[in-house]
Formats: sequence, C-alpha cells, structure tokens
Amino acid sequence: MSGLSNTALPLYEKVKDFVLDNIGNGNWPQNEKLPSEHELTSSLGVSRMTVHRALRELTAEGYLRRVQGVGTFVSPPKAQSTLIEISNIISEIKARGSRHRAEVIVLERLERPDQMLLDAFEFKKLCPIDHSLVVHYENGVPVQLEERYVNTELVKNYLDQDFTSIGTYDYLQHSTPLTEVEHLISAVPATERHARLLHIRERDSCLVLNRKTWTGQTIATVNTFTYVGSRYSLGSRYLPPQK
Amino acid sequence: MSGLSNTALPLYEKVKDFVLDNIGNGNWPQNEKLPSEHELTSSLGVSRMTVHRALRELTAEGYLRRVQGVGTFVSPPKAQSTLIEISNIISEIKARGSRHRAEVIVLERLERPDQMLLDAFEFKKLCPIDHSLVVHYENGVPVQLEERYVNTELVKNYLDQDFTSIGTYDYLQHSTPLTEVEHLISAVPATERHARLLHIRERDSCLVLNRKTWTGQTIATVNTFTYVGSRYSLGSRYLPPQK
DNA sequence: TGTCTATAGATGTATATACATCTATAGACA
DNA sequence: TGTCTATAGATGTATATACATCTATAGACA
Repeated sequence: MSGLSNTALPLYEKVKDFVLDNIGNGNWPQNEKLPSEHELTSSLGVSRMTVHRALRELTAEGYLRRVQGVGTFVSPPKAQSTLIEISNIISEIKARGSRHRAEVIVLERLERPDQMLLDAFEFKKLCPIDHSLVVHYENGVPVQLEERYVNTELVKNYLDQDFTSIGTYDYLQHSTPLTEVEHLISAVPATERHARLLHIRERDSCLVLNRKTWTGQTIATVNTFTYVGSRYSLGSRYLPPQK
Repeated sequence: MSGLSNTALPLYEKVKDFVLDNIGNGNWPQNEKLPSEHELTSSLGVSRMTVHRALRELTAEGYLRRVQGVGTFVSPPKAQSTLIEISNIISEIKARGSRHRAEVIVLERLERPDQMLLDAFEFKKLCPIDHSLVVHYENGVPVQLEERYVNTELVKNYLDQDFTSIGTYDYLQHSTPLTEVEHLISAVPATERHARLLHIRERDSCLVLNRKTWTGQTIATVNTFTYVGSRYSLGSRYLPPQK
C-alpha cells in the first residue's frame, strides 16, 4: 500500500504531497509526531534517503520541525505565507488540506498585442507576448484568477508547460534570472468578468496583486493575481534575527 | 587541494561556503558558469551527491540557477520584497508633494476592554488597552483610517504624543523593541462607519492592512489600516544591488 | 550550404550502505 | 528511592552506483 499519488512527479515530491495531505486533512494535527523515516520507508515503499529528502525540504519550508534523536513533528502554521511565496497558490491550498484544481481559460500567443499592453512592457515596436489566464479552485470554489503576460524574447516555451499542476510561478522562477520585482496591491470592485470567473457578484471586493518582473533593463513578465476578498487575504510575518 | 574550510561544518555546508566565497569575492561573477558537478567532485575531493546537495540548496536559496543538460550559473541576488515601511503614510503623502492632515476621532484608555479585544492580545486577565482612531487626509481627501490598540504594559505614555503631526508609527517604532511583526492584507467592503469617515459609499472596496507586533512573547500592538480602494494601493519595489 | 541525427556531457533522481550524533529511557546500582 | 549508564531508536551526513533526462553540437548526409 503506497498511498502516493499517481502523477508523473518525482518520488520525493510525492512523499512531500503525502505528508502535506496528512497535515491538511487533519490526520496529523499540530505538533503531531510523524511516523519515523524507517516506518515511512517501509509503508511507502521508497528508500530512506528519498523520505529524508522530502522531510528535509518540508522542514526548510516551515511545515515540519525535526529533532535529531527524537522525531519529526508538525509545525504550527504561522510563518507560512510571506509575500514572496503568495502566488504559489497551489502548495498553499494543498497545505490547508484542500483540493486544488486549475482551469485554463486562455492560453495564447498575442502576435499583435494592443497598445496598452505594449506600453506595460515599454516595448517600442511590435513584439509578440504570451498570455495565460488560469482560475484556481479550492475545494471547487474559485479563489484566485491568475493572469500573466510574458515577454517571449526572454522566456522561451512559456506556453508549453503543464499549467494545471506545476504552477506557473515555479517555471518562471527557474527559467529566467529576475533582477527586479515590483508588487502593487490594491482593492478593487469585481468587474463583470471577475464576477463570472470567480462566481461572485459585480462590485464585490477583490484583492489584486500586480507583479512586474525585470531581467536587467527589460520587463520580463506582467502579472495580475485577483483574490476573492471574502475568501482570501495575503499575509507576511517578519521575525528579526535573534541575538 | 581541497579549498574547503577547516571548521567542523558538514561537508555540504563547506561546499556551499566555497561556492558563496567564489561568488562573493568576484571570482565567479553574475551569470558565470560554474565548474560542473563532476569537476567540483574531483577538485574538492567529495562525492558528487554532496556537491549536488550543496548546489541544489544554493539554487533553492536563489544564489544559483541550474539548467539540466547545460550547467550551473551564478544568479543575480534573489528578488525579495517586504511590506515593512508601507504604513508610514505621512511621509508617503509628503513625498508625493501633497498636503497632509490628520484628524483624531478617538483617543482613549479602555480600562475594561471587551472580550474580543482581550483575545486579540491573548490576555488571560483584564488589562487596560490604549485606543486611537485617526483619519489621514491627502489634499483634503480622506485616504486612510488608522486604528491602533496598544498594550499599556509595554508602551508607556502612548496617549500623550502629538497624533496630528508625528505619526503614530514612528513613536511606536522608537519606544519599544519589536521582535516580530505580522501583516495580513485583505480586501473588504466598506462598513457604514468606514463610509462615513472616509467619504465613500457602503460596500465600496477597501484595502485593509492588519498589523500585529510582538515584543518577545507578548503582543505589543494590534493595528488596522483601512485604505480607500479607489484612491490607494500598497507597493513595494525591490532592486537588488548591482555588481 | 543547409538539415538532420547521434552523442557527449551536463544535471536530476533513486537506492543501498555505512557510520555519526543526539535523546529518552529502561534497568543496573548505590 | 535516587542516580547513573548503556542502549535502542531516531535523525544527519557521506559515498558509490545506476539510470533518467535534457541540451548543445560535431559530423554525417542530402
């Protein structure tokens, strides 16, 4: 009995998902002691090093706490979402034990973007722009609208990734060296399109995070994340270094 | 010739230090291709898995960028963003060249705070709390509602400051050593009170920033900043140092 | 000259093995 | 009854090995 998912992910990622699932669905509550690496090794049918890597990474990400000689424990969910990781909504949802689903609404290459878009990228001449629009669902309820415009000169093959599972942020993060990031957060009333895609009413409050990234002097991506105000908030916690 | 430090660190930490040193002293400039894992393995005299772990962790920490089949490269410094300085609205308004005015609506010591407030501070017993409510105007137009609750045990003489000019944030910043700060950002529809104080309509979108601060284990302040959605947004821009 | 293809060489993952190190505790012992 | 100690069992690190996967490119070929 493996208990691991069937997707094409690497084994250590499946083990991570397995642990996050057990935390999320309340099977392993806060401060619960996890099965030992040895037990997970035999119950999941993978090597101890694979289990170890999964637990080590989850510890670095703040989900677990490990004490040598004693065991592994579920961490309180406090330092979870800093502003940097907020748009990695997939792991956030999984960590809460919710079911995640992504629906791709638009996926296209704009060969002739309109002037407003060209201005956003500060393009002087006509230049193709990749465009994706994805709705993220938590337990079947839409929580985030993710719209991205990508400079095709800087980011190759953007449209070829698997948008429903990987999460676009991971891809961008690893494919291009970003030198500058700008965030702009605002509260806006839902437009007709927002209302339709997010299953809310027009004028309902939405939290909008605009992110613009540069590579050197060139704008690499222009992104808009729209959260349903009544269902979501952004958090960041700052702990100064202890002396 | 190992090139690794002599301290008692684990090997993979020494390899990480070795790489960071080479980046730091300019030996490997930005976008430089690192020696391959195989080369590092033989030149440093450690196994490939140890080199691999070091490079993988440095990649996760944003120092390196790796491309399968190609190689490992020095990344520009990692893009980070924080929201620390956003609520000092007075200097923000002044920096824009606008006229600032603050109106004090409430200024009181709550000798018997209600249960909800006591819970917010995680007080077990009855404890007085200072309370201030200020509206900030930019060129005569209200843009922010600033509500603060302050632990009277930790912050002395909070009510005695000049609220209209100094700005409450500066006072708190300098009077108490904060060890932890938590921000929570959400979009909410305006209540009747919001509407009246901010000269907007009910249900208009507002951007709410909740900030909680700690001094050690004790909660020092609980603050709520409400921005008029149509007039304000929170921004942060991160520019890594150029080498 | 241009196109295609096999391949070298790079990173990525998975396993088995060995030993190091830390902690709680059972049980010996005074 | 209290203290000490050996040890089981947990995580932490290091290695050798094998294979998977991706990319640039040398060189065959039309």
